[in-house]
Amino acid sequence: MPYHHGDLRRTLLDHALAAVADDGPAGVSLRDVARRAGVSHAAPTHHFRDKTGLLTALAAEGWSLLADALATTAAADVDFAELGVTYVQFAVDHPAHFAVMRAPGLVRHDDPDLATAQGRADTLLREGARRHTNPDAAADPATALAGWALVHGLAALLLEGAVAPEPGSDVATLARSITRRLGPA
Amino acid sequence: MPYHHGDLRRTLLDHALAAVADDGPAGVSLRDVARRAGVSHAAPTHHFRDKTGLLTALAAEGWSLLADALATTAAADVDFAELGVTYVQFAVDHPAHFAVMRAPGLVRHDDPDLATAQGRADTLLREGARRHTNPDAAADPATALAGWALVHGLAALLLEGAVAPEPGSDVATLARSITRRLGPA
DNA sequence: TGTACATCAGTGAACGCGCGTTCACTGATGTAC
DNA sequence: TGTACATCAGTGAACGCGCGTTCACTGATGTAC
Repeated sequence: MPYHHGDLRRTLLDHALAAVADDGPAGVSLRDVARRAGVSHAAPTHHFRDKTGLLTALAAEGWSLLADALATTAAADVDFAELGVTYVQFAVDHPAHFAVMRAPGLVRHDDPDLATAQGRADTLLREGARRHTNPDAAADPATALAGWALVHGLAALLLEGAVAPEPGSDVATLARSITRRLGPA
Repeated sequence: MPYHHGDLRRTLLDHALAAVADDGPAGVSLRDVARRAGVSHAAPTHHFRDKTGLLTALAAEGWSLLADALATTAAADVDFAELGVTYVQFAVDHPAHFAVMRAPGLVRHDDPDLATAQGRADTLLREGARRHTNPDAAADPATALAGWALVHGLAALLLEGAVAPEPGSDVATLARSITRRLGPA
C-alpha cells in the first residue's frame, strides 16, 4: 500500500455512499468513512474540510447525475411523463445520493457546485413541465404538481421497500403505469 | 417542583416530538429530551427502557392517531379519495409523528402496540381501496398504488417545504385538487 | 386515625465509547535549475 | 542527468464533548392493618 493513494477523494465518496446506505445521511461519520477506505481518520479532512463538506460533495454529485439523466431523456423523448420515469429510476439506482440530496441541514446549500447542479436539474424539470402544459391553452400548475408528487411518492415508496415492481417487470414499467393515471381534471 | 412529576411519560413524549421536529428522528437523544423536560437524564429510562423504546412509543402513537383520523373519514365519507386527503392532512398536522413512523431501524417493529396501531391504519386504507376499486368490475391495483404514491409524495413535498398551499387556501383543498387528477388509465 | 411498609418515580455520579477537529509530523511527488 | 526544494497527501496522537446505560440512592405515594 503506497503512502499516496492516487484517488482518495473518489474512494472516500464511494465509501461514504455505502455508509449512507447503511446508516442514513445523519448516521454517517467521517471516522467510519475513513475506516471503510482503510485510511487514517484525519485523511478525509484534507479533501472535504469537514463532515458537512463530504455530504455536500455527495449531494452535488447526486444532483449532477440526476440532471444528466434528465437531459438525456429530454433530448430523446417528447413525452413529459418520461421525465418522471427518469426521476423514479434515478432514485432507485442511486438511493444514497437521493437520500443525501433531500437531507436538509446536513449540507451547505450555498455551496457553488451544489447550487449549480441543483439549478440544472430544476431547470430541466421546469422546462419539461412548461412544454407539457402549454399546448393545453391554459397552463395548469395543479397537474404539474400532481406529476411531481406522484413520482416523488413512488420513489419514496420504492426506497422504503413498501412497494416493488412485479417479478419480471421493472421500475420504469411500474413508473409508466402510474404516471399514465394522471390526466387533466 | 415536586419530586414526582405527575405525568412525566406524556411530557417526555411531547418533548421528544419537539426534538424530532428540531433534529430529525435520528438526531434525538435521550439526554436532550430529559433536558427539555427539565428532568434528570436517567428519568426517561424508567418509562421507555431505552432510546428505541421512546421512538417506538412515538411511532405507535402516530399510527394510532392516523388510524383514528382515517376511521373518522371512512365513517363520514363515501369518497375513497378523502382518505388520501386525510393522510396528507395528518402528515402536515403531525410532522414529527410522521417522520418517526417512517424511520426504519430506529424503532422496534415487533412492538405489540406499534404493530396493532399500524395494522389498524393499514386495514382502513386497504379496505378503502377495495371498496373504491371493486365497483369498476376488475380491481385495479395500479390505480390504488398511484393514489398512495400521490398522497405520500404530496405529504413529503409539503413537509420538505418544497410546496405550500396558496395563501388563503389550505392543505386539504390542495390535496383534493391533486387527487382529482387521478383517473383510470 | 395512625403507623409500618412495599412500591413506585426520579436523582446524580460514574463508566466507557465514538465522535469531530486540530496539530505537528513525515513520506512522496514534481519542478527549477 | 542530478540535486535542491517546495508542495502535496496522508499519519497518528491528542483534545474535549455528548452520548447511552448502569447503579445505588432517596423522596413520595398508597395500602394493610
